[in-house]
Amino acid sequence: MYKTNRLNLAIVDDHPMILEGLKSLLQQDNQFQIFSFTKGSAILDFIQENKVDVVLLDIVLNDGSGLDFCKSIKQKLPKTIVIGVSNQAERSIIFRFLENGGNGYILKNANPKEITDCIDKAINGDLALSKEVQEIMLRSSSNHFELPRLTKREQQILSAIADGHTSIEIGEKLFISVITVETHRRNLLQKFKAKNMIELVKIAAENKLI
Amino acid sequence: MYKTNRLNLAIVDDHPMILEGLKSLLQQDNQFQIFSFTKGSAILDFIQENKVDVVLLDIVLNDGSGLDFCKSIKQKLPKTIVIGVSNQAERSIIFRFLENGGNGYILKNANPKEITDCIDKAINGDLALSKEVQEIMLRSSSNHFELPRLTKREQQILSAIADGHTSIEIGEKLFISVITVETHRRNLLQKFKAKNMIELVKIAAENKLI
DNA sequence: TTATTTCTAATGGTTTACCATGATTTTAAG
DNA sequence: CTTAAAATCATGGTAAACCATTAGAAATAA
Repeated sequence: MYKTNRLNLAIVDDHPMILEGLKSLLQQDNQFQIFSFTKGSAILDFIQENKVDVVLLDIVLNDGSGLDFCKSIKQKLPKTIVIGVSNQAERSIIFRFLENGGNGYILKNANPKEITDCIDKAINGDLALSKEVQEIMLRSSSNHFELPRLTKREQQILSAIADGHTSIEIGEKLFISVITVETHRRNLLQKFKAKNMIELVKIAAENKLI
Repeated sequence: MYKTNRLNLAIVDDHPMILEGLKSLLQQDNQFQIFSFTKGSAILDFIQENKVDVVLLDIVLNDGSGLDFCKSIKQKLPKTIVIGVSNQAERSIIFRFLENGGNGYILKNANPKEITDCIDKAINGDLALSKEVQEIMLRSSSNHFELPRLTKREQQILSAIADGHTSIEIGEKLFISVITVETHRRNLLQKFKAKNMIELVKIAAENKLI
C-alpha cells in the first residue's frame, strides 16, 4: 500500500483529549493527512467539498448519533471507510453501526497497536474490529433477540411516548391526527411484542433505541 | 511559579487514547515531566519510591475506583495534587471525589485550555473544576427537586409497574384488590406530580429509585 | 394511649390506551 | 414506471388507566 499521495483521514470526536490522542498516535505514521472535527455536521459539510479516505467516527456526539452520521457519509461517499470509535460496548449498537455501512468498530480502551492495525485492515477492505469488540460479537449471540426496525416516524413517536406524552399531545406536536398516533402506537406494540407502552419503553431503553 | 526542576506529573487512565492525548497536550508546555500509568495500583507503587507533584486520575479504572486511589494517594502524600478526570458527570461522584481529598475534577469532554487552566489552578492551591463540572455543581443544587418518600408498598408497586405489569396483574401478585393497586398508583402520580405512569417511571429511573 | 401514617377497599365517573380492520396518499426502491 | 413500504385517517368497540372522595383497619410513632 505505498502511495505518493497520503490518505486523508478525518477524526470526529467531541472529546478534545481523544482527538488529541488519536492525532498524536496517527501522525507518527505519516501515511495520513489528518483532519479533525468535533461535530458530526462538520464532517458532513467537509465531505461535500473534500475527498476523505478514512473517517474515525465517535458514536456518541453532542449533535447527533454516529450511527446516523455513518449512514449519511456512506450515502454521499460509499467508498469512504468509516470506523466507529466509542466507549459504547453494546452489542446492539455495534450491529446497528455495521448495518449502517460501518467498516469497523474500535472501543476507546483499545491500545495503539490495535487501533493502527484496525485502520490498516479496513483500508485493505476487511472488517476491522478491535479485540474486545470481537469478543462481544461472539459472546451472547444466543440470547440475541432480533430487534424490530423502526421507521423514522415510529422512532419519533416512541421517544415522545417515552417522555411521558399522551397520544393527544403527540398528535398536536407533530401536526397529525390522534388516530394516526394511535395507529403508530399499535404498530410499535406489535413490533416489540409488548403488552403496554411501559413495557415497550423498557425494552427500547434497554436496547438504547431511545 | 518558576522552578529549575520541572514538576512531576502522573497520568493514570486505562484508555490509551486519553493517555496519549493528555501526554501530547501537556508535553507542549515543558513545565512537566510526565509519567503515565494504566492501572491505579501502578501509581500507588510509583509514589512509594518517587516524588509526584500532580496526578491526573481517571475515576473509572479496571483495577478499582479512582475515588479509592485518590484517598490512598492523599494518605501517603497529602501534598500531592490529585485531579479527577472522567466521563462520570454525576454530582454525587464528584462530591465523593472531593471528599476523598481531590483538588479538582475535569470532564473528558473539556477542551485543552480548560485542562491546562485547571492544572495551573490546582497547583496554585485553588479548587480546579472544569466549566461543565461547575455547572453541574450549581445546577442541581438550586433546581434540586425534593424527591418524595415512598412507602414499602408504593416502592413495590412502582417497580412492578416499571416492569410493565398492569394493575390487575399486580393485584394478583401481591394478593390485594385491583382497587387498592389503583389507589397506590394515584398516590404515586400525585407524589411525583406526574401525569401518567410512563412519566413517573422515567423520573424514578432518572433518580435511581428503581 | 392517642395520633399519624400506611394499607386497604369502595363508588362512580372521565379519559386515554389498546384491539381489529380497512383504506388512501406519500415516499422510496427496484 | 411499477411495486412496496410508510404515513395518514377512519369506525367502532373493549380494557385499562386516571380522577375525586370517602373510609375502615392495621401498623407505627409520639
